[in-house]
Parts: sequence; structure tokens; C-alpha cells
Amino acid sequence: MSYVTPSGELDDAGRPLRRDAQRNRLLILEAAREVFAQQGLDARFDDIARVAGVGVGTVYRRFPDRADLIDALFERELDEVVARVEAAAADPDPWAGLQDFIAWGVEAQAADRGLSQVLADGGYGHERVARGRARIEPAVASLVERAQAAGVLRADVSALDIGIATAVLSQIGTPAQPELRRRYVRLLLDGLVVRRDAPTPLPAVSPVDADLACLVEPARRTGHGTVEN
Amino acid sequence: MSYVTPSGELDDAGRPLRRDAQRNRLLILEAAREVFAQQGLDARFDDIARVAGVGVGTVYRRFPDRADLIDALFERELDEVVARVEAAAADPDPWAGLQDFIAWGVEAQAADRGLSQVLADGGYGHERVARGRARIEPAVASLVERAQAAGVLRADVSALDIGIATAVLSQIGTPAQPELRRRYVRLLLDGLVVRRDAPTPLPAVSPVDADLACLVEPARRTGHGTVEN
DNA sequence: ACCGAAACGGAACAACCGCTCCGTTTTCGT
DNA sequence: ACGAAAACGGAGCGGTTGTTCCGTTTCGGT
Repeated sequence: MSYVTPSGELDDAGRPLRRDAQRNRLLILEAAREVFAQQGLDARFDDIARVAGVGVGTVYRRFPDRADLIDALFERELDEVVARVEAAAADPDPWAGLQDFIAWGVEAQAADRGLSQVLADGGYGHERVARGRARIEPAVASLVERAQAAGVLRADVSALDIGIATAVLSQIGTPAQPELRRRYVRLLLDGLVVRRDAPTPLPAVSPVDADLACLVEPARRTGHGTVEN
Repeated sequence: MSYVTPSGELDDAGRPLRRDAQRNRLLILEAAREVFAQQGLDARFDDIARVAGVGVGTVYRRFPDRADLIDALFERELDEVVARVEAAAADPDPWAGLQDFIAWGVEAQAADRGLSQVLADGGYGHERVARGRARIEPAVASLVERAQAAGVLRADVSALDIGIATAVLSQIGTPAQPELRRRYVRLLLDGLVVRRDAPTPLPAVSPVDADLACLVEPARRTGHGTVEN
């Protein structure tokens, strides 16, 4: 995977970065991918610098804001998500395609906490992440609608339901336990009940984007009313 | 709710606490309940002290270890959980009883992050919490077995599956959004598929206690192998 | 080969947090 | 009412974390 993007290799004045700076930029992005995947997007810059083999100052110089780093890093990862949705949509069997996408989405988020945060919460990154995110929901929606048109997916769920479900399931177990997560993916697809001829209607409320966001950002739980003072 | 337990009102030498100390002890427990519910069991003692209206020193004097405070606080809350399981088991309809317990368990954990941590991870608290926890799993197991014997609950799920599922579902939305969570409770009970005559077999692995624990303690995710050095 | 500019690294600073310690206040038996 | 002991509060200490800053090193055009 290469991060050679023209936009990323020019300094503020439009001049190309010096060769050592370019090399370090790539080392930092590579390190950030690993560290963000393990620790989430709040990981310490010191850790990223150490893994990259550079000083902290270098990280801050190249990416003054955490969001700059996230934006540069996840643009490509979001493209990968879109590609996976489209691959699922290309499956001749709508149900199989949806199952595969859900299974992949759960594993991708389990293996990369940073990805699950970016997917859930629009507050991370900048325009590049925002553009990537914007492409995902419609793609999943068409996957969902195709399965519903085929009569295999219940009609009262949305693309956002799939997003919330995959985000939640990805939190089960450790990254090394895909089989465990598959168990609960199966339960979501199948249900706990032994047999059923038609879906029990869902409660009226449908989720909105913010409902997905508060899954990974527990600090934003506002429902309680904050402790006095 | 009263915390008047004989064990909690004696100092180390077996003498009763002074009146102001008893009063403050209750204020601290009351405050800890509120703060732990909102912020989880890692909440700062300063916050608890402020809400209780006492100094930090007083909190540390009465509960030298965080686990002491957790142990004193959650003994009763775990009794409540057991009572709820038993109430569900008393429902003449095994399926309705199970549904009610799951719905209640999800809401209880959504409203109290501390409770969900105590339920998931045996590492919190001391003997009193341990005893409370030990009573829950068998009680849920009998609820589960009754539903399976009645042929309404698929045979390949365990009490621990119910624990993991409720813990996960409780993380959806804010505490103020019970209807949103109910949507996904319904999906778990029902499944995404439109109709089904018999359950699709689950992947072979069954969860163990540790799998529930790592839901609420993301620091313990070990699957990745830590970043070098 | 040389020089100015760019980039580097990590020491250092400030903010923050958990916990302790001690001068002051409150309680309670006499 | 009084004195000893228990309890209180919050300032303060040591450790950690996010960010900056500057003396040194590296690069690249001439």
C-alpha cells in the first residue's frame, strides 16, 4: 500500500517536501495505521513516533493536527470499504452478498479500532474522510434494497441498521477471535427464536447517524444529564 | 435504598463509625452510584467526592481501594439482577420471560456503565461482588434451559451468549434511547432473515467468560500482539 | 565542496490526575 | 464542659501526557 499522493507531498507554500521528509511522512503513516488500529484514534503521538522511528516533533511538524493524520490515513481505507460493498453487490445471490459484507465489515472493524471510529463518527478527519464516508451509506443502501427486493431481508431495516450492527459486533472478543464474532453474526442473521414465518415488527424508531456515533465515543453519551456542576 | 450493612459501619478494630463518618459513607456510596453509572468504574475519586459533598481524603479513608468501594456498592445491585432473572423464570411463558429479562438486562446496563463492567469482568470488586456474580450465571442458565426445553429458544446458545448479547446491545445509543436499543433486541430475537424454519447451525466455538470481559475492558485486547517494544 | 534552508530529535514545559499527609474540626465518653 | 480520639478537607507531591521549541543534522542547488 502506498501513500504517494500529490497533495500530501507538498509543503504549505506548494514546494515538494525534501526527500527525508517524504520518507518520514510515509513511515509515520505506516506507523499510525498500526497504532490507530490497535489503540484507536486517541493513541499517543509518542507511540506513533516510536513505531515510525522518528521523533515526536517530526510527527507534529508533518501533521500539526490529529485530524490531518487521520484524514491522510483513512482516505484509502474508506475506498476499500466501498470496494467491498460493491463486490458484495456483484454477488449473484443477494443474501450471500449481504452476509459476506456484514462478515467482512465486522472483521475489518475488529482488526482496526481506528476504522470503526472513523466509520461511526463523522467528527474525525477532514474533507477526504468525509467524502469517503459519504459514499458508503448509499452503497450499503443499494445492497440492502436488493436483498429486500429479493424477499430475503426483512423490509424494515436500513443501511444504517447494518452499520450499527457491524460496529457493535466488531467489539466482541479480541481481534484474534473471528470465529467468536461469527457466532453472533449468525445470531443476528438468524435470530434466537427457533422458527419464524415472518418478522416480528420492529419498534417504530429508526436510527439516525448520531446513534451510530455514540457507539464508539462514549464520552458523548448525553442521555443522563451530566453530574451536577 | 439503604446501605446500612453491619459490616460497612465498623472500623478496622470492630468499633462502630462515628456518626459523621457513617453519614459521609452513605453520601459517598450514593455519589459513587451516580458517577459510576455515568462514567464507568474508572471514574475519578475527585468527582465522587464533589458529588458527595466531601473531600477526596474522606473517600480514600473510607474506601482505601477502588475495589472496596465497588464491592460495597454492587453487592446490592447484583442481588437485583438475580431477582430479575428469577422473576423472568416465574413467567408462565418461557419465551416471554426470556424476552423480558433480555430487555431489562440491556436497559439496566445501558443506564449503568459500572454495572455492565462488573457483570462482564470478574476483576472488579472483591468477595461480595464475586458471590453476587456467581449466582447470576446459573440462574440465567435455567431460564435459558427452560426456554430450550419448551422448544422456543434455539438449542445451541448458552447463558453466556445471553450475557454477551445484552452487554453488547446495551452499548447502543444513549441511556435516554431505550426504544433504539429495543429495535436491536428485536433483531437479535428475530434475526434479519425474512423467514426460517430451523436455525442455521452456529460456528463451533462457544464463548468463555473471558470473551465477555474483553467487551468492557478494551485495554485487555491482546489478540493483536502489542506494538513493538 | 559549500552554504542556506529545511528538517530532525528529544529535552523541557505545562496541564492534569491519583493519592497522601497534616493542621483543623467534630464527635463522644466522662 | 472538657479532652482525647476520630474524622475532615484540600493543598501538595510525584508521575504521566500533550505540545512546543531550539541546537544540531541533513538535504539540495550552485
